[in-house]
Amino acid sequence: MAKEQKNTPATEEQEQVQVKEIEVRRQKLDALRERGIDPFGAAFNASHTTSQALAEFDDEQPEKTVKIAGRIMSKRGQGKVSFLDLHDQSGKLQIYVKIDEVGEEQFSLLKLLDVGDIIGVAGPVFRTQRGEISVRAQQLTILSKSLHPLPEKWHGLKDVELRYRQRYVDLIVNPEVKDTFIKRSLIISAVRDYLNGQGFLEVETPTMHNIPGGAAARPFITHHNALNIDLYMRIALELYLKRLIVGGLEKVYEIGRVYRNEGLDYKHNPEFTLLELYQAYSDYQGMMELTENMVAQVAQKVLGTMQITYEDTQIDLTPPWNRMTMQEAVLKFSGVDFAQVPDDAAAQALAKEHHIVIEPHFTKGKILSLFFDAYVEEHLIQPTFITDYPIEISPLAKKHTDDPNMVYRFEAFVYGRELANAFSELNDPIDQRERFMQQMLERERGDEEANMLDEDYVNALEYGMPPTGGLGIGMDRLVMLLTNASSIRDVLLFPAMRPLNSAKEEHNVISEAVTEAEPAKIDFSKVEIEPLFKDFVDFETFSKSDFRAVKVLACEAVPKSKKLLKFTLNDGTAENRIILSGIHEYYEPEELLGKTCIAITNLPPRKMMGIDSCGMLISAVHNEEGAEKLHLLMVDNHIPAGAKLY
RNA sequence: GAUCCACUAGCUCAGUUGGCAGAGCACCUGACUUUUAAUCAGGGUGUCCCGCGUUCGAAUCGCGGGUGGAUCACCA
Repeated sequence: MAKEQKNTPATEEQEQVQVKEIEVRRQKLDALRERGIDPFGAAFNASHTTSQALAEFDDEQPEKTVKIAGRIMSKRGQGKVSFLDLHDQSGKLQIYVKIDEVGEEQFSLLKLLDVGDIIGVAGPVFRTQRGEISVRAQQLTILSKSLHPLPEKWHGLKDVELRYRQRYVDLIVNPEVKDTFIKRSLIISAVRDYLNGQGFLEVETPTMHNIPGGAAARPFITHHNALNIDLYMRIALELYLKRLIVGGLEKVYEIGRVYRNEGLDYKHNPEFTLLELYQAYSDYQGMMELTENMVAQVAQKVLGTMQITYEDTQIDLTPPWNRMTMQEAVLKFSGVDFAQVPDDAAAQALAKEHHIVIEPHFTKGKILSLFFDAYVEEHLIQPTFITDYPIEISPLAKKHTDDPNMVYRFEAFVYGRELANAFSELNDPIDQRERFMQQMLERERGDEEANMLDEDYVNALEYGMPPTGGLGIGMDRLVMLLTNASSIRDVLLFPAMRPLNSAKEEHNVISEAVTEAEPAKIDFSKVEIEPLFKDFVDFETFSKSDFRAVKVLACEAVPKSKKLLKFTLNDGTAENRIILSGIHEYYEPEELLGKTCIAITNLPPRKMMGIDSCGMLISAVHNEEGAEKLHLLMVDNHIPAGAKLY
């Protein structure tokens, strides 16, 4: 206030109100409307793109009339003449507006135009005195008024957060961003072309899975209302694509989005684009050849060379790429020879010696992979295949015939980062089931990323899957490499961002709303319960019943029975427990998969439909308007299998 | 999760030892009939990320918080 008063003598004209730029633009918008011009005009039939108009220009035969449309990116007024730079997707073209040519009425429109506005221009193409090919405007059409000022023309938009949050602005003002995304599109097309040329069939498989499988990652969970079941957003494409191999589609691929509930950093986004392909009768060797050939050819096609520069480092993608086993690589870069390590204990001792953090149950193979991460990965700058992975970290890969602790798998590394992952697919259903069971144990041990048992997938394998090579490539990583992008966010048009405006508050509002709404939906007014028992049971008798938390590993309807469900349960012991329960009229088997329930485990086996049922699952029963209602007791998933109830 | 850094005009950024909030571009007023980051004359448009504190006085110092970035850890 004081400041304004001080300045009063300087600002003599009281009417000259200082307004923000956005208000100025709104005023111009109103001014256009007052003239009867729609500031957000209709379709405009351009005859040329800017680059076409430039390409067709001929100094021998100038003055060919064109109609072009685009965004004004620069405006240079010079009295009764004005120059505009008009940008469209193909490039830019200068517009020359002269009062004699367009008339006073049109020329005065220029005052209402700003950098950022979208216009159409009609007029002949010519060359200015300074030699620039331009359109001499005869007609200006306002197609859309821009209400926001654009970032500064010389420095552009630097604020990375704004660039990602408002990619549209980034694309308008930073031309190299557009180039990157055009290149991304070309790369993905080139991959498709290559694979189609090799006889692969592109397919689409579900993105919402009942059981998320094919990778070690935490999934996102969503919900289907009509079925009243939770579904998982897929973390990989693998298991569905291999079902297709079983079905006889011998070369398939999918380029699709997968979702992993993990942190965000320069190489991770919660959703990303994954290429997976499977080729029957091939193996990981075949996949290696395919990988190096495909990547090299894509680079050649999109960049015109196999010699690329990433972060100032020259990388040669020309096949064949280096090949090393994981053991050889660890020996080379750390000096530790795992061929000489006899057992898990020796490996653990080595890990401690080299300050590698491990847990007591870590095996030799797992520790080898930790050595690899610690000593080798960063050195693999030029394209390198690392082969022969430990079985512990590869539950879907085929075992080495001469070393049951190894699998036929490789990962390709470029610039110290994983680019591709492939293996000879495990097609032995018995082995696969055992591996899933091992993964289930890991899950129970708290590894939320371990695979879940996919019964139908094993069932598919039981029909017979040919020996198969499978390959996965993170397309975002590939695009990063080929566009020299240092962050995955630079190759994703709209990378995941935390919402603005205090996420916490919104979260609170939602959770309050939920807690308020939920109880209101449940109506207990019609509930009738069984009278409480009068007879006492002594504590000794009670404590003889062994109540345990159990996890539903598998659940299926018993054939020929309307009521019975057969549960395969993890009760914390190594052996699975089978319990049959007559609750099919209340639950479909798939809704119970993975749930944690309560069972009595020390009842004598009882035959039902010829199957031994070992114990009872506990349900809560009541009556409502004469009908019996039942709820299977389901408890918090944090409760481990086998936990005893007291 | 830990550490470090950043946050000032629409954009890019200065801001000294705690002492009236600054520049360039953009924008506004005016001049200019072939400009090229047009030029010339004039105009500063602000929640200095937010809150609390110290102080006569805070963009600046302290504490707490937010957002982003980097590094590390976790995860694979």
